Amino acid sequence: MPDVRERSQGGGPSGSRPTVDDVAAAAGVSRATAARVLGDYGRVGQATASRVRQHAEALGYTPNRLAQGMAAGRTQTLGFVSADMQNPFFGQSMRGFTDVARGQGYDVIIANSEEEPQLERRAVQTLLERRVDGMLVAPTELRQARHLEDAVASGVPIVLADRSVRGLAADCVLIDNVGAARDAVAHLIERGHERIGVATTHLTGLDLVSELDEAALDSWHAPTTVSRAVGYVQALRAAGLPVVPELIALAPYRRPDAYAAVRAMLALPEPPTAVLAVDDLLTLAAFEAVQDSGLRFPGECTVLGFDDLDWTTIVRPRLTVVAQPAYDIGATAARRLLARIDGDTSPAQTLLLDTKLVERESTAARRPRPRQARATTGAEPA
Amino acid sequence: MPDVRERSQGGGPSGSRPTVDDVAAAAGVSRATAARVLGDYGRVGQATASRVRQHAEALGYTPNRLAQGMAAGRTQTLGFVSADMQNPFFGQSMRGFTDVARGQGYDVIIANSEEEPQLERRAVQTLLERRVDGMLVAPTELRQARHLEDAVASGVPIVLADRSVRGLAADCVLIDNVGAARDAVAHLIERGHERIGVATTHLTGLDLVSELDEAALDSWHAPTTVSRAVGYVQALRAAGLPVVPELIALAPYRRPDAYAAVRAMLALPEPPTAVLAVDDLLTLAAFEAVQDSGLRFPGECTVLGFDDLDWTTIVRPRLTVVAQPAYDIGATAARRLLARIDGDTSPAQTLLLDTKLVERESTAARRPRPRQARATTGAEPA
DNA sequence: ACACTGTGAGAGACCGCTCTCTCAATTGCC
DNA sequence: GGCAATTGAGAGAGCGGTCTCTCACAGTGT
Repeated sequence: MPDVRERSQGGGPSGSRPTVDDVAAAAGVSRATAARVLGDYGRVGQATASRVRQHAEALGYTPNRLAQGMAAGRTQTLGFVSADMQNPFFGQSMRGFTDVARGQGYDVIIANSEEEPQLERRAVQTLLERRVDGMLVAPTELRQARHLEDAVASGVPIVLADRSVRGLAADCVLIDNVGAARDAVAHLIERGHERIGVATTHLTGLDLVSELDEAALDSWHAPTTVSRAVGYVQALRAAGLPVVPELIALAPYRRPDAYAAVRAMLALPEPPTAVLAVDDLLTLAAFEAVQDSGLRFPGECTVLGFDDLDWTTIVRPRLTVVAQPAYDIGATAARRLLARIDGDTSPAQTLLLDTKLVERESTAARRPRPRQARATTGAEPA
Repeated sequence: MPDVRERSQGGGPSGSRPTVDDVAAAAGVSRATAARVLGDYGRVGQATASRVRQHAEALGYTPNRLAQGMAAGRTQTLGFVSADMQNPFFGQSMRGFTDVARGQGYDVIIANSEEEPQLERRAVQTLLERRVDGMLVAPTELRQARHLEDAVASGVPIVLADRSVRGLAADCVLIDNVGAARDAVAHLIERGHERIGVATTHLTGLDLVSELDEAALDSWHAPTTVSRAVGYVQALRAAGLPVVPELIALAPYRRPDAYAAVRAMLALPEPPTAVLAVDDLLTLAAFEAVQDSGLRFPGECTVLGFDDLDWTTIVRPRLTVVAQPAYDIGATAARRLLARIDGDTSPAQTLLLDTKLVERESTAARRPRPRQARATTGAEPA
């Protein structure tokens, strides 16, 4: 029977934690045997095993994951690189990811890139140095990513989330951004809206409406806000409505800028009767802009947002939003990663998750006829 | 001159990354020398150093942090255990923490406890196994925490954040919750409010107002919502105002419950003219409740919240809130930790950071006299 | 009685680094 | 010019595990 407080006795200085050797010595077995018991591998007799365990307990043995990782060649650790952990979307994805990972005995190291390619590269590099068994990346650069290609080439499983990188042979989990925005706009059109604005972000080199078509060709590898703007255009076209450049509020991705852009749009002689905001920050800005514009909300102008955040239900009218399965994106990505780690060598696959249009008061009422008569805007196509 | 694409040549299978030995062999030096260059320690000649670096580059050498950690005895890693990474407060703290850590060459492993003692213990254990050089913990159990005591005893620097554990010899960084709430209520009283409600959470075993006094004695080791409730009581007493049990909305920590509790309070024959909500979730609930109550907002009843979140400025009137220096809490905690790691052995210290009352429209106007006459409630003390 | 199999446990080779020791070579100084 | 001091580089011992090999020892079948 081992002493209950063996730890205060022999061994090393109080600073150094007991090792397998210490436990082995205390239990009177070889290091190999103690390691087998503690590491839960190999064959060990019942009696010996429980004796080792008792002594380990008494000594306060804590396995050293570094050593385990070194020796075993795997670390039971996954990496998670996202743009911004403060963003609720990533917060939820992270949650889904860690839940699944932890369920399989994996820990997660989190790093964020702040949407900076530089930081993303450092984060990925660091995770590689830590020898994670796989990692999720919400990539910042979508057209090329040498660091990710190198990582994939080196054999570390990688799964992309939320965004996809062109030509990268890695699994990818995201939503159909184009489709989600298209459906949202279709919903507005159904409600009688014909003059619909959109709040999106500046697209580098793609600022003009005409170029959205080009973006459409490659919309999976475009920032989510751009893909969604593409969906907006497609929905209008499908309904035979004109795409009006003034109704596209383009601004740098900051709340004041987005606010100003929407305010400007609402000050047009003929303002939109609804605004689609393509992500949470833009929804915040658009909501505030409409509220401050003097237009009756939702009577004269309403908002349809992205991301189902807390505050969208405390405002009146409650906001209709496109809800993303953030948690599921993380969870699915984790499952994909674990499958790869387990040896799945099938070709890289892209998983599209469904969004949900959460209908609330802001779009509940059918729109009245436009307040002012307008020249016919092109004959509707058959 | 080393070949630019040395990596495709000899060495190991493509899966195994090159090691110092590989680099050393390529550069024609001993392992020790290559390690010195790559690990940036010891003395090495200029020429040799750059030759090694060239070959390392060409081979695509990636240091193995596990091995480094093993050999060096420190991992250049800090741990961060918080209740809920989705909460903006922790998100910001985390940001402050990682910014400071990264600045000193440390990476951060994040774990969250979901406010579950069980999970917290696991998280701490895991970080210990990973041999972090120090960790921040936002503790869940405030009265006792064996696992933290053990960790402290084993010599790993620990810093508590946001909450303090009674009797634990560890540095602690938090705000003066009692004072912050007291000041907030004082601000309301200054504005002419005399009937002030508070939305807080169920206190296990401390549900009665009279017992808040007891909590006050130990308020640093109480949940933040409780400490703030104590501050509320103190402010009322200091102003000679009665503490009315019906004006203390106590509910489980969930939005619907908090909402219901505040609604009930507002339905009293004589409802409060202002409600202090002691954290972000409660602020959300209180705001919604007041808005739905039928009382004019802020004319008849207003809200003063905690935590300066995005949405508090999009609602009208904009909300006056107590802003916490969340980022600074994380940053300060990280600095404290790094100091300890550097050998600071001074006694454990508790750092109190300042909160800021952000005055906005919701409390801008001076209150009109109460709508209905009321019996004098006790003579004011001199 | 003898080789045959299965099982428990020890030996020892790594894993990829850091760091101390040691030693040869270069430099400085009187 | 001889000797100590400085500098560059190699050897080798860990760090704390995993895992393969090997071997002693029972329990079988013939």
